[in-house]
Amino acid sequence: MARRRIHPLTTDEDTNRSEPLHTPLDRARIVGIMLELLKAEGLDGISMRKIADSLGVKAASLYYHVKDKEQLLHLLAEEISTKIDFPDTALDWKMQLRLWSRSFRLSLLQYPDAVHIMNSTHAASPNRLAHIEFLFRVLVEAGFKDDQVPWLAAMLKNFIYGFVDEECRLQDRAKFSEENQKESETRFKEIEALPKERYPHFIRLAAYTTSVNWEEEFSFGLDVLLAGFVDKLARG
Amino acid sequence: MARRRIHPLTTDEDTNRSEPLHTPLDRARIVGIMLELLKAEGLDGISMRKIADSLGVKAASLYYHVKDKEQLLHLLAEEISTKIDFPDTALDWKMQLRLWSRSFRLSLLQYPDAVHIMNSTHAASPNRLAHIEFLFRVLVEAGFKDDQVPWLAAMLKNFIYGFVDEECRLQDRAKFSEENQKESETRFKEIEALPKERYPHFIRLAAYTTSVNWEEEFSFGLDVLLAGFVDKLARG
DNA sequence: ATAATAATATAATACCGTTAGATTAAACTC
DNA sequence: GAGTTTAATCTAACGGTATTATATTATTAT
Repeated sequence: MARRRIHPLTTDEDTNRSEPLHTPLDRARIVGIMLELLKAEGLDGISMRKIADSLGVKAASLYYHVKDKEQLLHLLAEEISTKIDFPDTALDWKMQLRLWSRSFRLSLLQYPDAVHIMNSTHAASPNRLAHIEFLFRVLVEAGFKDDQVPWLAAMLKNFIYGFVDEECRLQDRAKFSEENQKESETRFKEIEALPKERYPHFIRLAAYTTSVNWEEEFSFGLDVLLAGFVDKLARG
Repeated sequence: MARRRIHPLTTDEDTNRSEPLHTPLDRARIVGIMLELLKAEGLDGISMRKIADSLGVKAASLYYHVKDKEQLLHLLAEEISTKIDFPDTALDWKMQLRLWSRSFRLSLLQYPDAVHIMNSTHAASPNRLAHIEFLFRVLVEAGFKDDQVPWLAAMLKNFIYGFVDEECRLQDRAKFSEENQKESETRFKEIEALPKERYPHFIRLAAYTTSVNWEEEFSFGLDVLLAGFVDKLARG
């Protein structure tokens, strides 16, 4: 035991002072690293071991600060949700929903697999609740009935999740195809090889899902959904 | 080596005949067991080891019949999709979409985590393509433009996935609350403990998400979405 | 200096998907 | 029928996952 063990976070300069020899971990630092790992490697990059490694620490140490990985993902989802902007409350309800949806989508696009993280965690944290509260308030003030509001809000949320999920998937595929041209050709031939008499519409329309203006399509989908909302508002 | 090794699927009665001593595995049998495991234990019940165990076989043997787990999930998703009914083509396009959506939802509800399995696998298999083809055809014949059809179909699919996902989650929670009353009370107190001045609408409307008529809400959501479709059809 | 507490490390458990290589069962050939 | 070939499964291992109990170190308080 002659060798003096230096704490991973202890720098040599600190060693002889009365200040703390290291800054202990806390949830904020852990979540910060998770966010970096998520951006760099996606959901697979977030394992307890990899998080700990990036913090210069062993995996088990994380359990001193947090109950389990689920709680960590919960905190991560809350952190991601802080990137979403609240629109100006003076605007028309449709405009507020449009701007909110746009900001939501852009936030989700910042981090790979953010959709899955949000969708697989319970939204019971301050900022996420604030966004639900925002949605509910806007819909109530727009004139929807109380028993309709939660379901309309869920529909909007699900539209965004579904859209961004598809957007990420197709963009990933596109990136992969650039690097690996074999894949691209294979996929093309696969569609070519489909029996034309069996899937005529699919083959004809497959082209529209290859090169996409995502902003435009998002706006289109939002229009459709909001038109449905307006119809419900009018017809009760 | 004196001990005669009996093949796992060999029954003693078969031993002295010229027929095959066992029926080898095939993909259909594997997928069949996966479906049973899925129903009984959900997605966590489907591991290569558990599948193999249920077949009286070791995990590595599965790789003789299939490339990897992803392919197995692909086959499982295709199998689940065969439970979805195609509506009568003579019906009104809205009615066809309604009936298809209803059958889709009911099929997904048959198996825990079916939504995740369908949503995480590529729909490039015969029956799943047939359902996409159905959607595209109905929408084209309803009068939508070619470049709109794939996105409208995606919206409908995403609505169903989102709805059923939420339905399963809340039903699981309800089941769990029945068994374990502590949880139920805890959750109630959590909502009670929220600052009323911060989330007034959420607290007031939370009641509408506790006891739900799911059929009714599904129908409501579908109405909203189809109203949006109709609006797009009219306005271009 | 000593005792108490906070924070991290070690080591192990019980899983997971996957692979290489050995082994057995079934079919085929002479 | 004996020998060979092919089909199907097994054994054993690798490297990965989350998590826990326990030991150890580091810091603070007395």
